[in-house]
Amino acid sequence: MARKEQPVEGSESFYLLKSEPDEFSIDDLAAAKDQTEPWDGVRNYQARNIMKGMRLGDRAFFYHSNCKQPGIVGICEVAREAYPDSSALDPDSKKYDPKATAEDPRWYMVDVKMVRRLARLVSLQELKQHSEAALQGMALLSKGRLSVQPVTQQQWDFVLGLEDRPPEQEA
DNA sequence: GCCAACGTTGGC
DNA sequence: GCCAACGTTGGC
Repeated sequence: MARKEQPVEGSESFYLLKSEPDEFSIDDLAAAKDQTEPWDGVRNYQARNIMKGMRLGDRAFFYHSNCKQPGIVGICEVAREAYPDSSALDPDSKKYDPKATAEDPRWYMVDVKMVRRLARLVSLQELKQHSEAALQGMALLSKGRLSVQPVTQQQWDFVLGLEDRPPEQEA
């Protein structure tokens, strides 16, 4: 049961964060100061609420969306819990929301820190091959458009297991 | 670039 | 509070 890579077994939760690599990729996170960046720009209430539940040290898959090879490319962790999303308050930001104010920020972000890249891309296509079995109910496969998603421990472990084997052939 | 799925907005 | 119109997401 105890996995030696997890110092606080059982106390952390798992997530999946989507980003368009043209906007912000795993390489950008790796190149950031302290390999840490605010995860700003979330403008969906469901995603925001999930993000508010994130705790320091929780882990998330970094997913590249809307690109040639959509899939999971790395792992990051929560380095700061939810605080007001500054891009919503900045009139010059593309993500500016006139309804957000300092008193009532409406949108939140967390800071995420790079943990590591995956040894290989675990593609959406590959994940889909397990949608009826090990990854049944995974939000990515059923609620495809949500940009911040919960991942169960079982799903988390299974995806990391996929990382260590060659991609399966299509049925 | 197309288009399906889904979220948000706003008139009533 | 319903629902049509509209905007966005994101795979393909």
